[in-house]
Amino acid sequence: MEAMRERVLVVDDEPDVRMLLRTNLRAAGFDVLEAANGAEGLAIAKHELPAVIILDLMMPEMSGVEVCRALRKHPPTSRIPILMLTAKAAEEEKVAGFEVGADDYVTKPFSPREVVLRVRAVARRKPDQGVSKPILARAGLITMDRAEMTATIGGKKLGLTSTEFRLLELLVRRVGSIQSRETLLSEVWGYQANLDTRTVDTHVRRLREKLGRAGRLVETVRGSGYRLNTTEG
Amino acid sequence: MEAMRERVLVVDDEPDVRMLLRTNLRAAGFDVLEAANGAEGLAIAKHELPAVIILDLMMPEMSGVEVCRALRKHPPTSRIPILMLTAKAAEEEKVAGFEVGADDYVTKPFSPREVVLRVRAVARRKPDQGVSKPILARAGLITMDRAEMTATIGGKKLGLTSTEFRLLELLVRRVGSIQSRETLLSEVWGYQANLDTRTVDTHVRRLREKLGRAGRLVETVRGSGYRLNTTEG
DNA sequence: GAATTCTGTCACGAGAATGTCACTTTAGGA
DNA sequence: TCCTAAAGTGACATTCTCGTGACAGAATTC
Repeated sequence: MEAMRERVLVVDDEPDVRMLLRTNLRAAGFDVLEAANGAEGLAIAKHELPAVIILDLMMPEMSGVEVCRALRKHPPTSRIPILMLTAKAAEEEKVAGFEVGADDYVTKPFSPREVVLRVRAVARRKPDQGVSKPILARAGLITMDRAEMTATIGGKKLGLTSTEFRLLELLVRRVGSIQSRETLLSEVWGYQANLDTRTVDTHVRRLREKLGRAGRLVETVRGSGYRLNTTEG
Repeated sequence: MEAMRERVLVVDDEPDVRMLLRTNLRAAGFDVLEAANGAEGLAIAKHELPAVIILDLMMPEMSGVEVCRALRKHPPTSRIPILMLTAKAAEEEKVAGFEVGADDYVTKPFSPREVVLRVRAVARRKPDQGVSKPILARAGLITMDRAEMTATIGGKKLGLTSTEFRLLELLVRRVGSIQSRETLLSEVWGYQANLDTRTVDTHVRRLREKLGRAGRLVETVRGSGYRLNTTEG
């Protein structure tokens, strides 16, 4: 029968832009949701959990950056890929957008074909960090489930706090490679968290405690950072 | 197996519009009920519990928004999918409609084919939130019956208010996964309900009270939201 | 209309999560 | 072996978060 179509949410205050995107995205096989302002977009995003969100940076009242930040803040919407539309290719805007977590950029005026291509590219990335379907990542005996925010080891639930969960999640997702304290700070705590790097140490310690014997899997790489190993020793 | 024809209620004060929809919906295999004004529509809806309601936004005396609000308010009719007909594509109207819980929109003048497609789409969504056939969902010992708006635990009826029922219903339907306060607000209270997120806490508290010992099943996930567990502890 | 129930908000307090610091221990080069 | 910088550890202050009871307005019921 019919393949399930991926849903794309377009948030832009200009009807013309919405129409242009709507027709092109539909032609490309997407289901299109629309919102005319930031607040509405946010509400629909939370409610519908689209596969991709196209977000205009410049909107009255609630800017794209604000919407983006709000989306990134909480779980169900925090991993939805976001494509930003910017009026001008101002480098500042780009930076501002990336800082709050946009995944890609298109500057107005854009060619519809280009947008469709980028949406596809960004949507394809999804399997890595799926939203609707809970993702199970594994590192040795550790399993993570973002939807439930539970981590298990050997089938046993760990009572992690949200920070600990995000920390372990990042380490799991990048098993085997060293993560510097700076990287961990910016990825786990957020872009503008101005924290002491030693804070990471404390959380690693608490995490190790809760991991019990498996705490040894979190290896300290002197002078560089931390790394999660699959095998002990 | 003979498929039962689904009934669609058309509420519109213009006879022409009713006729147009009637013929097209019948041709598409639906049984059509009709009402010429809001009050009559409301009465028929309650009595007949159609699968879908098509509602004209602009009607003398009782507007579509009022009818919608009234329908949404109480159980047997509260989950019937509603398709709104709007005279103009005014953004304000759209928002007003979504706020009271319409499921989809068609702007006049419309193509009958489009309306039929949307009715099908909206009706198809039903299994998720069945109306005519009572759905029994279970989480541990809890059973929910939407048609009667009763929840039982261990065979014992709970005297839940409608808000409490919808809250529990959502948690039951998504057992095990965390629901943020924002999600709960938008799904239980409706689209743009502009409420304090702490309101959720209060209702969770009241729900837990009525659940008695099973109240423990409603777990608080600090910093994230609430989650219904199947097993205690 | 009066009484009752339902709802949303608030303020308070307990407890949890978090970030920082001072102190101790360890790794690894000289 | 010794020395120093880096990392581990425990304690603490602060900030958040959530549970709770009270209350006022709205909606329902009688």
